[in-house]
Amino acid sequence: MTASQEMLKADKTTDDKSRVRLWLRLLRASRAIEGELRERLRTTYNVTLPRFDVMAALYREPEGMLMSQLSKYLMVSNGNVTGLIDRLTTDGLVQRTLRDGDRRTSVVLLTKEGRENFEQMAASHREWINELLSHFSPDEAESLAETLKVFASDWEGEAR
Amino acid sequence: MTASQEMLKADKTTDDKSRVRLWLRLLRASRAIEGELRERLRTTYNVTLPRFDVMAALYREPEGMLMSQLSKYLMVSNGNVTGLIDRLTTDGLVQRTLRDGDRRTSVVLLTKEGRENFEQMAASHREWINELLSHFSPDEAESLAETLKVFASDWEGEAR
DNA sequence: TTAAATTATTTCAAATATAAAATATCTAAG
DNA sequence: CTTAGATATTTTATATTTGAAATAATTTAA
Repeated sequence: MTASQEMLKADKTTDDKSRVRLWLRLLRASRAIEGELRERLRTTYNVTLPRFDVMAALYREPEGMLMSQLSKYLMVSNGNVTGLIDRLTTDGLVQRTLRDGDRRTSVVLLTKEGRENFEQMAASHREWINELLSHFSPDEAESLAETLKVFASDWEGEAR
Repeated sequence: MTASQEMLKADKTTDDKSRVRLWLRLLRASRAIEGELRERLRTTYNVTLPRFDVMAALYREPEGMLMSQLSKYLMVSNGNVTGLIDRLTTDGLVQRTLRDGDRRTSVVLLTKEGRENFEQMAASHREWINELLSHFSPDEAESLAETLKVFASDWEGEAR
C-alpha cells in the first residue's frame, strides 16, 4: 500500500466516525421528537401523526394536491397515500375532486371541516415544537435549519 | 393588551417560525437519508431497515439485550420488537436465551450467522452514510453531532 | 404467607408502510 | 386512427408500527 493510499484510508476512517455519529444523532433526535408529537396528537386530538402530516401538506395548498405530489412531498409510497386519503375521506376531512384535463388524476383537498380541524391542531403543534426545541435559541434554530437545508435539494433532487 | 403582553406575543411568534422550520428540516433530512438507506439495504442485501436497526443494536451488545432494552433503545413499541425478533429468529439471525433469575425476561442476541451477516452490511452502511453526508466536513459533522446531542438526554430522559 | 401492585413480554386489532403488479388514461409516432 | 410507451393511481401481499389488553412472573406490603 502506498503512502497516499494509507493517507486516504486514514482520512476515510476519520470521516466515518464523525458522519456516522452525526447520522445516529440526527435519527435519534427526529425519532424522539416525532414520538413525542405523535403521543400528544393522539392524546389531545385523537389523531395519528401520518394523518396530521397529510392534513398539514394539504393545508399549505388550498388548490389541492395530486396523490403523486403528496407522496413525493411526504416521502412515502403511493400506496400509502391512497390508504391515508381513503380513511380521511371516510371521516369527511378530505375530498377528492375530478380534474378537467386528465382523468387519471384527482385533486385532493381539505374539506371545510378538515381545514377547521387542522387549524386547531396546528396551533398546539407549533407550541409543542417550541417547547420541545426550547433548548435552541431562535438564532441557533435559524442557523441549524440553514445547515440542514442542503438535504432538501442536494443529492435528494437527482436521486428521487 | 398590555405592552408586556404585546412583547411576549411578538417574541413567541418569532420563536415559532425558526423552531418549526428547524423541526421540518430535521424531519426532511432524516426521512431522506432513511429512505435512501432503506432502498440500498433492500436492493443490496435484501434486508429491511427495521431488521438492520435491530441487528445493529444487538451487535453493539455481545452479551445480548432484553426486549425492553431494545424497545427503548430503538424508540419503538414493545409489540413491534416482538414481531421483529420473531422473524429474525425464524431466519436464524437472532436467538432468545433464558435468564437465570427472571423468567419473565429473555436475552436476545445475534447468532454467529447474524453477526457475520451484519458485519457485511455494516461496512456498506458506513460507506453510504459517508457518501450521503459528504456535504459535511468531519469537523462540521462533529460539531453538528454535538449540537444534537441534547436530545439523547435533555427532555427525553424524564419524559420516557 | 398472601393479595396487590409492578414489571416484562406477548397478543391483538387497526393503521401505516413498502414494493410490485394491475388498471386506467394519456401521449405520441407512424 | 392505432398502438406502443409513459404516467397516475389503485390494488395486492407482506411487513412494520402503535397502543391497549392479556399473560406471566416478580416484588412488595400487610
